[in-house]
Parts: sequence; structure tokens; C-alpha cells
Amino acid sequence: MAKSSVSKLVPKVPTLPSVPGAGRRAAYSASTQRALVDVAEVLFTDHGYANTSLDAIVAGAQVTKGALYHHFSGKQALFEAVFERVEAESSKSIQKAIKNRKDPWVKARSGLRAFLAVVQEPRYRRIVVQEGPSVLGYERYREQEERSTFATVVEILRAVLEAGQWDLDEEMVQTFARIFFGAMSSAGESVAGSDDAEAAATRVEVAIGFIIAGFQALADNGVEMPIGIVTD
Amino acid sequence: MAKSSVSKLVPKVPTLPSVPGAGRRAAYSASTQRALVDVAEVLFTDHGYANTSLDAIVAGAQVTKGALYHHFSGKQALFEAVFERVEAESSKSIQKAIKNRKDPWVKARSGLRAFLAVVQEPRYRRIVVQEGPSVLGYERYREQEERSTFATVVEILRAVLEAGQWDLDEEMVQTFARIFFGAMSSAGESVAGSDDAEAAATRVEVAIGFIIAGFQALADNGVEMPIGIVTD
DNA sequence: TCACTCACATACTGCGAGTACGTACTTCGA
DNA sequence: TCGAAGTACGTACTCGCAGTATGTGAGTGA
Repeated sequence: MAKSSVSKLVPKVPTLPSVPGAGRRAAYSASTQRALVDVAEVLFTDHGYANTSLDAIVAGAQVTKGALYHHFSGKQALFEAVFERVEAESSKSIQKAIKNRKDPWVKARSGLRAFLAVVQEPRYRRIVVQEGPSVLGYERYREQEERSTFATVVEILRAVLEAGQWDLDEEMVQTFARIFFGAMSSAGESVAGSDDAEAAATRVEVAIGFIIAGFQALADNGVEMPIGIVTD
Repeated sequence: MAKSSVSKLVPKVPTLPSVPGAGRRAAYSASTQRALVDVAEVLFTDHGYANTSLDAIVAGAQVTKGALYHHFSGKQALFEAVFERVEAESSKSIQKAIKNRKDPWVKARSGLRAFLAVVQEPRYRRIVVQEGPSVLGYERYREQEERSTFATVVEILRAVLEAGQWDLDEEMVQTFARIFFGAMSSAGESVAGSDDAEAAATRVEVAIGFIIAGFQALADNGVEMPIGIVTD
């Protein structure tokens, strides 16, 4: 199963004379690098980081460890390359979904839908959510996140806050973004782990829609940012 | 530093004749098991799971691998023991904070404060949040979570929902709990990673307080659970 | 007190990440 | 066009570490 899907990816011999004169070897080089990342993505997704040996990866890519260590400094660097690509593609897919949405609430809604779809993808769940923090360490993990999917959440949030006439300082925006990002990630996990993903996704949309409705209600009433609704 | 804190934990020779007749060997056994978990907790927290060798753990506990494998089936099982203890103690500390709080909003507030405190502990961040999902796998991770800290969130949420006169089905309660749990976890991370943790914690409380205020506003207006506030 | 078991200790194995070094093919300058 | 140099690998090894097989001495129960 997994084996066949790997070998399917391998014979990606590049259109050799794509750049005729200066870049034939470079084309081959790029293709093996891609092959390594492709295979690694599949194996990391299926078996996890620790349970995937470099031997299995280079075998799947039909190269040797020499090639791998020529392109990457080690196993972790290879994982990071896979991680970045998955993050970039995920972010791109969400960006595409919210593009051209004028109404910020609609934008938020569309973004949520797209995010929930992404979080259900096995590769995103395994590589980004599950293994990412452990393998990359929290610092690098956060850095990567910050300039991809999380940045998208910030973008959407700014649109919503602007529409609601709320004027928050930068740190507060970041805090809200973190909260929503965490909420959506966690909710996405419950969707992905559910028997009926469709129904679970709907529940999440309803729940977050309810929170957003609360925001709107406060906006309609002209409520300012509170400092301590409930006291001890 | 870490070394000294480890060696500090080791000479926990149990009050030998605690149970006089039948249980002297058992007392020693329990103490070495504790020592292993104690040392493992420190080393896992400081260096992570992959970068902690069993040799280092048994050296810190002043036993050998034979002892370790007598008590635990392997490295992962030892980690799980550490994980469970951290989770249990964390949950206990939150439970203690919300105990005897009658007003559900105050209860939620207190729970949030306690949770934010827990998430700032290095051992919780590293062992539960960062390494947990990767080492245990998502299934076991969720199972553990479900009956400790997450259960506490559900408990608080039920109180709040009851006060708000909302009547949600079980799955919807779980969905909301997931969302809040994820939001708080993520927010807690941003607090722990902040330069000024105190200020960051305050911002999180304000932000979540704002969301709760939205809930209260909807409750005051007698709003039912919506199915799609914003349409495309 | 004696057999038996429990709680370890010791010595080894095998796997897998990383390294050192060799080599063929390219590319570029003369 | 020819040789020198660099690139893109391949091969063969080392070493750390999780896990195992087996030995042993101190309790414990009959």
C-alpha cells in the first residue's frame, strides 16, 4: 500500500534538457531532492518520524544515504523540509479559500471551513500537529507556524476586528489570534478523529459561529474591550 | 544543575519498616519505581524524550537497566508513567482551584487562571504538550487527556451552560469543550513563551473574558444556539 | 530451613543515524 | 578539446542506544 504509493513517486526523472545549456546536473539534483522530500512525506505521515528509518527513505527514493546527506544536514533537516512544504501548501489552500471575500464575517467563515478541511488531511495532522512540536522543538515550530497558517488567521482576525470597530493593540490581536488558532486546531482534531467527520465539522462551525455571534452582539451594543467581566 | 536536582531525588530510601511484616521488599520496589519516574520526569523535561537515554535515567536513579525493564515494558511505558503523573497532578491543581466556587462564571475564571498557571510549568509544556502527542500517539494522548485536565474543562463548561440556560446535546458540549481547551492550551503557550508572562496572562484572561461576555450578552438576549450565523 | 520467587544486575545483540572517503559525471577555462 | 576542479552522489564503516537473555542474591512463605 504505502510501498506502492512511494514507488509511484520515484521515477520522476525531470524533463532532462529543460534548461539546455547550464543546468542539466542541477535539474537532476533538484529532482532527487524532490524525490527525497516526497518519499519522506509519505513515510513520515504513515509511520511517524521515529519509526521511519533513513534507509527506508533512500530506498523509496532509489538513492543512497550519501545523496540524502548531500542535500540535507540530517534526518531532522529533512523533516523540516517536509514540514515547511506541508505548511506552505496548507496555508496556500486556505488563502485561496478566503481570496476575494469582501465581507469579513464571510471571510472568517470561509477560512474556518478551509482550515477544518486542512486539519483533516493525514499529512497535516501527523507532520504538523502531532510530530512537529516534538521534532522541531517548540521554538522552530512556532517560527514556522507564524509565517504560514497562523499568519492567515491573523489576517482574517484583523478584517473582523476592523469591521467590528474594535481598536486593539498589536499584542492583543496576537493573543486573540492564538486563541482562535488553538481553538480551531483542537476542534479540527476532534473533527478528524470523529466517526462522522461531516457532522463534527458542522458542530464546530456552529460552535465557533456562536462565539462570533457573541462578538457581533457586543459590537451591536457598542461594547468596549472589557478588563475583567467576572471578578472573584 | 539538572544533575544535582536529579541526585537530590535519588536517595529516597523508603521508611523501611513502614509495613513491618509482609512488604519490605515491596517497599523497596515501590521506591525504585518512584525514583525512576522522578528522574525520568526531570530528564524528559530538560532534554526531551529522544535526547534522553535510558542509561542516563538508570544512572540518575542509581539502578540498572534490569531494574527499569523489570518495572516498565520499555522507554515508552516509562514516559507514559511520567505523563500520567504530570497530567494527574495538573488536573488536581486545577480541581483544587475551582473547588467550592458556586458561581459558574467565577468557577470558569478561576479554572482559567489555574490552567494558565499549569501550562507555564516546564514539565507540563514539554511532557504533555510538546512530546505527548508524538511519543504516545494521538489516540493514547487523547485518552489520557480525556480523563484528566480535559474532563475538568468539561465540568466547568457544563456549569456555565447550565447557568446560561443553554440545553446542548452531549456532542455539542464536547465540541465546545474541545474548542475552549484548545484555545486555552494555545493561549497558555503564548503566555509561557512571552517575555512578560504576567502581562500575557492578563491579556489571555481579558480575551477569553471577552468571549465569555459575548456568551452572556447572547444569554441576556435569550438567543438560542444558532445554526449558521453567517452565510456565504 | 529450604525451595521459590521477586527485584534487580551484567553482558550482549541489533538497528539505525551519522561520517569518512571514494568516484563518475559536468562544467568551465585555456 | 582537453584537463582541472567541483558537484552529486555511492560505499563502507563507526558508535550510541533501545531492547534482550541470563545470572544472582536477598526476601518470603510453607
